[in-house]
Amino acid sequence: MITHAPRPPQPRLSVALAPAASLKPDPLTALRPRATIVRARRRQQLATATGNAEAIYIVRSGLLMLQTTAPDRHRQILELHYPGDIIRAALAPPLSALALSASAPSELWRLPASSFEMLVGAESELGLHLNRQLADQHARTILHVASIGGLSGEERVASFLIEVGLRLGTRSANGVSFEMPLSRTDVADYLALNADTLSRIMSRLKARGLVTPMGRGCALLPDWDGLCASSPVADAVLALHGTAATAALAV
Amino acid sequence: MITHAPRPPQPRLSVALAPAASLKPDPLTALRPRATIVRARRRQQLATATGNAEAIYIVRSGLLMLQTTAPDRHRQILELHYPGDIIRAALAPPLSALALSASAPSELWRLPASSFEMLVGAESELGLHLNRQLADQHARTILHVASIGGLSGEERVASFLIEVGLRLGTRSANGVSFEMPLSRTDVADYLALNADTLSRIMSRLKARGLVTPMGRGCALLPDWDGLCASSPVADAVLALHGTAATAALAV
DNA sequence: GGCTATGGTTGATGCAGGTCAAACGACAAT
DNA sequence: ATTGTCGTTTGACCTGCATCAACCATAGCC
Repeated sequence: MITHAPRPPQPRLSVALAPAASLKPDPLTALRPRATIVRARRRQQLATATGNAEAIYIVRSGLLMLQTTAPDRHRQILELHYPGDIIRAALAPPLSALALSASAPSELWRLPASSFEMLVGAESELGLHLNRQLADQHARTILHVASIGGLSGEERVASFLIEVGLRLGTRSANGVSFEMPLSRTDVADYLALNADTLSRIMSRLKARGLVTPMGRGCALLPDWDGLCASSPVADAVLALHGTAATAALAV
Repeated sequence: MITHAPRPPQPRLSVALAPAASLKPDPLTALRPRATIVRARRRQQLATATGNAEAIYIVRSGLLMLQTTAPDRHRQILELHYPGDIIRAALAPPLSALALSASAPSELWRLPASSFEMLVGAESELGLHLNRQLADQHARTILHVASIGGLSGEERVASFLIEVGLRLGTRSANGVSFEMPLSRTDVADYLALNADTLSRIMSRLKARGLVTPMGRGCALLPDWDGLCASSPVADAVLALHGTAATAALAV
């Protein structure tokens, strides 16, 4: 039986949203001098390798999607990358038609794998941080496996709303509100659902009072606890996308 | 568009099965003095944390499964761990009812996270190797997402058979034969299928001449190319579970 | 204003795969 | 041999989601 000793407990009721400022200095600043800043606009695609040299990206702001579109089947979004995440080709399977694209205006740091590995080797502090970061990303991906493989459509959507609420939401008087950077189609492709089905599920959630659309890509989650109750993996989402995760990026 | 420059090309036709011996010395031997050898028999469960100290396992032989069994839903196998793999709680989401268990007699090295991180920091060679290893494991997990989320049942099973053939198979005159360490139920839980459905799919594959049961947990894959043609992700499976992966563990 | 493109909603229908049940085979313990 | 348990197979049935289609809303553009 696996127990998770090191992870701090996450009380479900206190929604820990993205903190405005963090106490610790950002361990990633050591990478800054070697990195090129890359700005991506919505829908822009990025290359993770130019010629022979593998590039490594660090997400500073925005949201990125790793997606596949094999011929004759629908697009799939395999991973979402939030600020603090590390992106490199070696972390993805060698699928044809794999692409990295921005779903919101984003800023990234790009550096060649060689200098990345050099810096990581030199600064043990940085190395530790990156190991933790990668472990976190891996845990998120496994959680995604658990969701897609084991949850119903409605449960998947609920889990996703919790994730987005934690990552991008702001707490207000009547709930958690956020701006949705993904289109309905994107969300459907991420959750391995049909866009039509997603629309139906959203209507059902709306009817149950768990989401309230606030026009043009915005939404409100009026009943956080109800939402958590609708997702069997709410605790894990909370732990992986709550404060601990967002504090990883100390701007 | 992501391109995978560093990964060596994998010609589909030449089935690269687990090599008997490897040329390079095993970079993991540096961990050996600090590690406790753990032997697990079939179905035995392992703990990844004892008290407060997180434990790290390195698989030396056998096969391990990371699984969840939430109440009132079926068990799910989230990851399979082959020799060379690194297992630690931080790499898994904090789901309740997460468990690590052996599906075949296995040998592992266990060491506390602290000494692991110390050794990794000290030996840059080892650090590089472990980064590559973790990247590989992450890529495999993403491939699993792509399979479960995007493939039909039959395609998933075909992909799995390719994976197992590469990992555990031996080439013989009439195909690739292997001993299956997972029960039908395990395979079903790994592929997010029902055991009943899996049985039907296997019958279909049998009828198509892609698998031949050889009694009691053994099987033969008489038509490797046909199998690869039945899986849209065959190339990626080949790249991630072919020689490159198995050579990671140089015994 | 009308025209078109894009994205979201809704309804009708079909199918892959889940569920339930029964039967069977392999093995272990008695 | 006998009983029990567990895993697998097979059949009949059910359902959640995909599919196809039509329709609607918004945005941009001339």
